[in-house]
Amino acid sequence: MQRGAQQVPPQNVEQFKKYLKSNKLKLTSERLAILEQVFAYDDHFRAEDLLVRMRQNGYLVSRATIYRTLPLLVKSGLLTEVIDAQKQSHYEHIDALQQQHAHLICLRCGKLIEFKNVEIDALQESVCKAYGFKPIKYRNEILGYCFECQAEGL
Amino acid sequence: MQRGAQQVPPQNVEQFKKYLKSNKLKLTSERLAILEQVFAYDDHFRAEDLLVRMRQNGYLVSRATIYRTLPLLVKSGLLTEVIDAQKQSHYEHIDALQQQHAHLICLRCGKLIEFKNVEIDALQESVCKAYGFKPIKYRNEILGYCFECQAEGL
DNA sequence: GGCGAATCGCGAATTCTACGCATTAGCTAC
DNA sequence: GTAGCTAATGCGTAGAATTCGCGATTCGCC
Repeated sequence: MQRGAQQVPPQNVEQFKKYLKSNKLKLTSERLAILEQVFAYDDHFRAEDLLVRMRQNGYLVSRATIYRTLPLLVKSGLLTEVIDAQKQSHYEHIDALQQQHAHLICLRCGKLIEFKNVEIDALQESVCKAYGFKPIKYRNEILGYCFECQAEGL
Repeated sequence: MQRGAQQVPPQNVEQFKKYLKSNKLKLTSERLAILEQVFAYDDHFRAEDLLVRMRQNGYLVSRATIYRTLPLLVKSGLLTEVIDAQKQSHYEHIDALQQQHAHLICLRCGKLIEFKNVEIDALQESVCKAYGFKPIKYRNEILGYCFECQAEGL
């Protein structure tokens, strides 16, 4: 939470370093700061949220750098991207929930309901295997109307 | 293809009319024209593609109207929206492929590979039921690297 | 046929994200 | 340790896709 507090599991830091090195990218203080703050979130956040939060916590990282770094974290496998009904990107770090999970997204109130179904995960993996496709990110979102919003009529 | 050629199955037109009526929306000539042209596509298209195509075919429908109408077609269940790696919306009408289907999207070359897996569909439906969630659109996209792009190294 | 609400078209506004460039900072090899 | 090459940063701007506001028009119910 506070600046300097170490929240990021060491193996995740290592994973990021490894990713950077294998892509000839540099490990900068900004990237480390972003990594740290990203792992301070327990749930979803947007790029803009992160910018505000970092500024509040005393980090001076530019918007451009945040937008440049988040995709790196996604590609390194530490962060996951969810796109909502308004097509906005939300992110969450991999330890926020064990692994892949999917979302029910209400088209009316915008609520995100998380769910996990190992059978679906397994089937998706087998599909990838069948096509020789190397999966990086599963985007499993079901758009519709949540129970409460159905009750209020569409 | 040509203006006036009837390509839209009658039941789909009915479904759209029904949707409009039940939402107190009006059936305008622009909406019908868009419906017709949407069903003239055999595969994916973007809003801008549709605009160009409609103008070429002699329809004068504004960009705003297209952007306002496509979501109606999605909500009425006639159109499906797929979001690609660049977060652009692609659409396809429901008869283009039997029903829901998912996509493998290559992060490198952008290729879309369609697949269908009835077991996944069934599991997703059961999840919705468990949450009392009324699904409108299943967004099942797996982002990663296709076989060819893996061969060329990331 | 008439009235009120919903739509249309236009162009401007928004919003999120990417870019260009000059400056600064990692990293590697000596 | 330090020189030097390369990549990254920050700032402001650019851009692309999509939405909005408003006056004029059309649809649909009575």
